[in-house]
Amino acid sequence: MAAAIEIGDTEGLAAISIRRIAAHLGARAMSLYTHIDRKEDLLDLMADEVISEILVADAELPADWREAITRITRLERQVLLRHPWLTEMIGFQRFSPGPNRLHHLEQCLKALDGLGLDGPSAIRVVGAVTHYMLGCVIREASDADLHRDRCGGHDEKLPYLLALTEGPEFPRLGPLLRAGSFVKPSPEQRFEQGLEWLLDGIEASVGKPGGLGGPAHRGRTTLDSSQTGTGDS
Amino acid sequence: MAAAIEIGDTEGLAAISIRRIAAHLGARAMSLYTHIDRKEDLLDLMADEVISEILVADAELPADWREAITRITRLERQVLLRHPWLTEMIGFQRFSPGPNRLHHLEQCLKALDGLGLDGPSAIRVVGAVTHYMLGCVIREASDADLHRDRCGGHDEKLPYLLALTEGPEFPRLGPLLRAGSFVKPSPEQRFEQGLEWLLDGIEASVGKPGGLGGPAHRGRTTLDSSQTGTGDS
DNA sequence: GCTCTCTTCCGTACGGTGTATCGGTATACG
DNA sequence: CGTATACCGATACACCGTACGGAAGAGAGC
Repeated sequence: MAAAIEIGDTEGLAAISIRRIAAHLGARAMSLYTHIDRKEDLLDLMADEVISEILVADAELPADWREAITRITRLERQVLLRHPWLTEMIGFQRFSPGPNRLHHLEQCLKALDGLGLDGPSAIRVVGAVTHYMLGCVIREASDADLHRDRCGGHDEKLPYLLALTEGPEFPRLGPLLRAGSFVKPSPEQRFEQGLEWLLDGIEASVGKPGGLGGPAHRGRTTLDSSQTGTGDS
Repeated sequence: MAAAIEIGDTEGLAAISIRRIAAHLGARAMSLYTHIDRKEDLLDLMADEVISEILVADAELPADWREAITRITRLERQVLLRHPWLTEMIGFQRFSPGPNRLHHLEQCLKALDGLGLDGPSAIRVVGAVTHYMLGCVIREASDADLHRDRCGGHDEKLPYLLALTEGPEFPRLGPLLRAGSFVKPSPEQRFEQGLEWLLDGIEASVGKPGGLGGPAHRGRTTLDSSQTGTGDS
């Protein structure tokens, strides 16, 4: 597992192959199959192992819910950035919840204790924050790749984009790209600001009549799902 | 491209292979390489083709910024749910911005015209909303897989989770899981509610002193990146 | 010591992948 | 007519996950 995590950290998810791990261990490929059934199991174990890095010592968890959830989410982001293969795994294939992931979820709920929400509402809050964080990290990883492509060797992408957005069809995007301030805000800034927006909205919703609050929350909280058309499978 | 998109829609990203596409077309594998250089190029073309489905007719774009961005984001989510392989692609590998993706971005900026933001601020708003949507869709796809695993054939996951969360270490998560209300809220509800929170936060930030507003925005908008520790690579 | 069983290791092989190379054919043009 | 160009296709290579079956060693019972 350690060998596989090391390979993943340095060379990406695609480089994690049975033969590669075995070589790293001085063994042959098939030897690994005496310890695991399928490669998928190994990936699940790796994921849960790394997720343990997200766990905050309970003593260090701030009492204020906003600080607490911010700290956890920041840590989550950093761990995913440190192990990009985990990010790829989450988007690429389902990953089963292991013990550490459950502990992490429990800790998120604990962080929200101060809000006084009922269980399902707290789950929704955690979900929204996690979804935002996940999207951020995925985009950051993509941008890092794109940036690396541009800096290392051929920087064909930027002129291509500039040429594409030259016409009058891009009255907003074109000047922005040309001003060079497009990718300027650091990923941290974007992440932190969006997180603040989201938490602002959540905070405003708590205690608001018709918003999130006690065990009985209705009104805006319960949406008519017929709005969106597609039922979930 | 149409053949590849069809295969991806019905059998997932992993099933999109050169030989598979060629068979679908009644040709041999290597024949495809007279039209494309690498498989990656084909995937990029497929992605941009599908992204065109996200574009809203300009006449139908609501004047109110909130309605407009909500409509676009909802459509984005539905398209990603309709073509799960695109979601996988975004998380799994970088995908280069094609013309349609640029048009989409331009349209997002247009939707925010009513807010009166300067360019970089608008980009940040679009980014935050997109990140949230992306995280939602990815989690939805994972959950759909997990759900399908449980409903079709062996439902081993749920008892496993219940057993794991039985101890006193899970005072919040355990009862929630046992109450059966864990996955109850529909994906639409979760998506819509989180989006409202985020837009609430953004709306509150606009015009607030020190928040988002005119061309000159400072204060909370510009965060000290030293808070987060890790520099971006 | 001998045998029996069990765990671990590993060589081989199968069917899959992307694609480099090269040879063949059909069409268009001077 | 010759030739250039575009397309098709067969083969081959290196890689992947893994099914199968055999070899080597450890421990137990006699």
